[in-house]
Amino acid sequence: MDRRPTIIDVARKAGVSKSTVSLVLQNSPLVKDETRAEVRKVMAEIGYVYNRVAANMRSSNAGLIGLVINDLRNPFFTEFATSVQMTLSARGYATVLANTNEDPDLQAQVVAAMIEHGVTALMISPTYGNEAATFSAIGRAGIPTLQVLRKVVSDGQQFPFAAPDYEKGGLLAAEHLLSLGARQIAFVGGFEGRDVTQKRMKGYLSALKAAGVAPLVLPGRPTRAFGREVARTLARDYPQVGAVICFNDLVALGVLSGCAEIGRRLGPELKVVGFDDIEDCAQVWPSLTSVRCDIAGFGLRMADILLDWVEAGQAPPADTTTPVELIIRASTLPKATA
Amino acid sequence: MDRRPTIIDVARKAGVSKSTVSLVLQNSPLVKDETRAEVRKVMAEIGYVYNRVAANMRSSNAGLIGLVINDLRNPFFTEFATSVQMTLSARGYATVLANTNEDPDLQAQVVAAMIEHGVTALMISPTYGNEAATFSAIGRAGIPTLQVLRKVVSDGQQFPFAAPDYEKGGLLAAEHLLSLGARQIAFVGGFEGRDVTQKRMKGYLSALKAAGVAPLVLPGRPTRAFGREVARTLARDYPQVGAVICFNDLVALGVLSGCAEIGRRLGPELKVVGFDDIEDCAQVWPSLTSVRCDIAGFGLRMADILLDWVEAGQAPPADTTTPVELIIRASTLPKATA
DNA sequence: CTGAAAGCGCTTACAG
DNA sequence: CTGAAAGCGCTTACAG
Repeated sequence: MDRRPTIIDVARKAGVSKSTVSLVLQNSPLVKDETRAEVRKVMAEIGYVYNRVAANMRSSNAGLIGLVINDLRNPFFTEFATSVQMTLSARGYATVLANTNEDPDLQAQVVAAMIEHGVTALMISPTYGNEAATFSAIGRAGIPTLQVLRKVVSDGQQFPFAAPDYEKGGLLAAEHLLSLGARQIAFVGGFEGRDVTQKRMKGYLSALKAAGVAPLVLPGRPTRAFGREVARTLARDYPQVGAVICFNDLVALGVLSGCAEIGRRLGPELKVVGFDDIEDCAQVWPSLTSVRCDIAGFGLRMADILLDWVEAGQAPPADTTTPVELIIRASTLPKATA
Repeated sequence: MDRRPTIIDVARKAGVSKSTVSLVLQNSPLVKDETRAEVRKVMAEIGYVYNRVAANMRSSNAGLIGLVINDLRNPFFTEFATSVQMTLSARGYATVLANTNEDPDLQAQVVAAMIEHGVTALMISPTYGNEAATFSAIGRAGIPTLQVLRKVVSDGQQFPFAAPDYEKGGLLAAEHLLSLGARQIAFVGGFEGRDVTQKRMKGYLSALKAAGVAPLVLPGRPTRAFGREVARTLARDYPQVGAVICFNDLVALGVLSGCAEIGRRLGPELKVVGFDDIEDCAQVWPSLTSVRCDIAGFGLRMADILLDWVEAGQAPPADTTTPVELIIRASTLPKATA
């Protein structure tokens, strides 16, 4: 395979100047239709492929968006990232993706690499810790950047933020359980002090306060494994607790497994609510009540917001909150089973 | 924010020529240490960031790898893609990722976009159907491309292929069930006629043949939903079937849910084996016996193979098969529960 | 409607 | 060890 043909090869073969070829490439109305047709024909013949990189050197807007995700293996983030990528693709942009695995150093490194690669804009679901390393580099490069899902930098002017309404979700979940007559309701999972945990817990706490019942918080990793552990802990140390709101669906799915393991019946003995409503919630048995964040719709919307920013130069608001709703399934039905 | 500084700005400020700055950037030993130090200092001062895109125009090897995945939301592929991306990143390459959602047209489109973006190489877990549209474009562009997980183009010279040893996995699963005394063993899920299904089923069929027992194949979607359905079908229409090998873990997890739903006990009544060994297998209860493909290790290895190809110009063998092993858990233990 | 020239930010021989 | 010049494949004014 020899070198790829360039517009000069096309121009020579078509008997026009390379400027004309370039105009054809850009679908400029300046070019006569016959000329355009001839040029396109030659391109097809010699197998010309557009070199977008060279084009962007002159004009900027590389058509490349950087997407940085703190934990891509978590199905919640997978769903989000996939939705963003596919929306960007549909609008003609390619996505450079990196998983940071909750490692601030790795995050700073991949962001620097993306900047070197000339990404037009960045969307980042950041990790906690050493925010400066990542965000000051972005600031210096002056690249439009949207924080999503977790707010780690408070300057919403420079780094607009968007997330589902976590607090409302916590509230809906707690009110649902209260309406079922539960009085001892625990909040389990999530690391204390972190943005997402605080918001989700805040809704829970305010609902309990309004109902005049005492909260019980058992923080922990946002994983299935922690959910399993906490199912045992609840049965052993807090048998009076009749309902739990989980930090996310993974914890909730772990609680379901744990209850199955120790033979505790879901519904009558323990009502469980998850958070995020990932696909598994509807598929497990008993199915899991969860706070739907419509993460696919959220991803789509974020991609649109970012591209509108890039294309129209209009920065989004400093804070965007998208609606959530409670999806009620078997895990909180009075007569569910296990 | 004004335009980003270039090597010319650095050169001017440091009082050297831009060639010297370029050599510093490349860590060339030609540059005197003092000069190098001075240049680096200036870079830091004025916030210079390397423009890799411009550099690559002259030299090629953009440091960008295209990764194309047929179904990124499936945790098996998520794990794979994440492992590949992180390995590439550790070796200094950025990853352009696209999900094709099993759509051949979309696949052809995203591959064309990646080629325009000047990717150095491609790794593709392809979708079935209209292979020509995708692979002839890659062929014309002359980009090193590795087919992984599914073989859809037979020319292993041009498009080397690699996957775990699916056939061996099917064999191990069937032999395990036979050794437990099962005689009626079904293979459920997976679309007939497709590469992966055929290989997994082949191992199953040969083990059954050797044992002199008749096979039963119930093809279907590779999803949890299908697994749930088939659990009902088995209980209703094939009560004598005491064991199933599932096309993948999603189907198997669906079977577990379905059995829980209809109160069928895992182990004594029905033994279940999954395939791939995704993370969930160890977390569900009862835990799921599965054929471990070590997909994270596989992804790491594929990234290395691809980069060795790119960097050393040494194409990998036409066919690479990586080892699998059976991980035995509760779902096939005689005294498991449900 | 089309052509000639300059330039995007680098790297690469080639001199010195 | 360092500088001046050409070139990577395009786009963009500017003429004509």
